[in-house]
Amino acid sequence: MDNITIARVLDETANLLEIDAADPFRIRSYRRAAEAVEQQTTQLATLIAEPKQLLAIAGIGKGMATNIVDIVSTGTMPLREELLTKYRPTMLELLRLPGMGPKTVALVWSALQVADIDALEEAAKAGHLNKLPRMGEKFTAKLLKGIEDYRKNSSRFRIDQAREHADRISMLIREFPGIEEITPAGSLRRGRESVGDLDLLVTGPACEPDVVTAAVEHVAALPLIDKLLAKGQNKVSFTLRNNLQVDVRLLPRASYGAALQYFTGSKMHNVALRQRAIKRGLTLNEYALLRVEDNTIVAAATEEAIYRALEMDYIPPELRENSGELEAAATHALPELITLTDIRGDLHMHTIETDGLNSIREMAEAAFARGLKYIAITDHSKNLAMTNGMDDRRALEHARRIREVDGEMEGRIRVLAGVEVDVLAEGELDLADETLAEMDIVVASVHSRFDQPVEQMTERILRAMESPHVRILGHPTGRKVLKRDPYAVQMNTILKRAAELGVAVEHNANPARADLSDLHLRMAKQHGCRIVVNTDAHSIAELDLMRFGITQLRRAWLTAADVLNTQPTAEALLAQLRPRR
DNA sequence: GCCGTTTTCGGCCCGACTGTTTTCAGTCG
Repeated sequence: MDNITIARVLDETANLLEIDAADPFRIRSYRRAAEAVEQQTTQLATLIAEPKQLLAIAGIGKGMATNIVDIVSTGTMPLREELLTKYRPTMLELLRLPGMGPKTVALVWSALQVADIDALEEAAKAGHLNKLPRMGEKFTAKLLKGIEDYRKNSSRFRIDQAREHADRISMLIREFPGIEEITPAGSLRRGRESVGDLDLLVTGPACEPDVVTAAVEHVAALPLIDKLLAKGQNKVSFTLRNNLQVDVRLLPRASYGAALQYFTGSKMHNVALRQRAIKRGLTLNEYALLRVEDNTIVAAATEEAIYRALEMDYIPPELRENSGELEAAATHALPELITLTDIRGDLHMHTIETDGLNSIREMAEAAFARGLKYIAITDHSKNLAMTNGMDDRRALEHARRIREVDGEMEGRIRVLAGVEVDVLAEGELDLADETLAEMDIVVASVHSRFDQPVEQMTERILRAMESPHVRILGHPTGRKVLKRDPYAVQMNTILKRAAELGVAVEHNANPARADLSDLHLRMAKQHGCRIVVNTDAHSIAELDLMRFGITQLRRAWLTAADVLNTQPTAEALLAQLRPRR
């Protein structure tokens, strides 16, 4: 059983406890434990023989350790089973509907025996809900709408798509005079791979309290709004036609830092931060950090000032998950996180030779314009017929042309010859050893991966890495961000072997193909893997996706020293890779 | 249920918005 599953059982139990109106602090313990379990890089299932090790995890105490052991060995835990005799498992789904919290779910259950969405919809349409306290016409209408939306689309959005929407909306808001700054907050600012909704913080003279109404009206009238959800003093919430929810907050300059801190989250980070404030006789809210005794403002305009006043170094948004960053910031132990400008090369990209849109020369010029010192052209091999993959003869000819272009670039940028070789069903590669021996960079990638059980897929990857020509393991998991990760349990095995063999593990910077999560990246670092971040660009424009890759590296606490393609030159990089034989 | 630079008991983050509230509970982030 993987950690995600354990975490889900704990979180479900928390939800059931909430419906049961249990002690809120006990509920929080279960939530905190679920989060902690999800962030572990070791599989807890392997630790149940040694429950003492579980106690080392912050947020896991004696009781929770017992729960985890129970979950791993039986798939559930006594408390959860007990609660499920009182309530129905389908009630957990009701919590996902807007306006339906634990109290309301408990109420419709006790009053109407409603336990699932279909029954709730029926009750709402029949007018039964209106007889219950605090549930009038408006509530029912909103609920029915919510049910409809939930059935239509309850998914999250990929970071690059969310970023695009954020940019578009920001442009429209900026047209209003007196708007100076717009910053996306929330999980987009923290660089999560997917975001549930968009938080935009806006400031400038037009956002001062006495005049903000006009700016609020401007936002509430944006042409791209599909449904206006709420409009308050300084807040507007709406959805776009694709169902993405957007919350815009207009805030005075003086408290912008406090607001940015507050709305960036994460929730757990903020809770821990406020506890720290209280210990120092301070209180933190979205307007300011205040001294409790006389309500004087200690810091408010910038995030830096707030963290400083709490005796901490500034914490980059990507680290704000309450997973050790507060302690590190307090002891000046935060790592110097990698930045986009640290990246000197990109070792995986395609051209018109196979399924790319640009020529070798165009890719080289574009990479040069982006400040890169070296790239590798790695077109597909023959097994990927749909991409017009190259056979041995073409691959060698292509390598020759790549070296020609390398010469034409006259040292402005190094262009390395490579290939993205396909890993076949038994783990063998689809090009000859003699061909691969001619390449500077061989990226071995498993495509078509879901026709085998995970264990066999892992074997296949391990076999492929044994080839002495393979220098980079390309998109190792093939995981789709918005779907589940089938390799959760296998990744440690793969990464460990890669580290032993000196094969670099690729993090694919393209969010559409991103396959290593920040958790995987942390695992890779722990195992001592060589890590590279590549765009796998199929066009010039896709070279810009590197910034999303960097964000994930930062979330994994990686520094420039942890990543190979920060090496200043192609030669320095090649010397760090597994030697060619 | 967890936890300790006010420690092994007694705390545990903060505020806005909504609906139907004649003073506030519930939800949300």
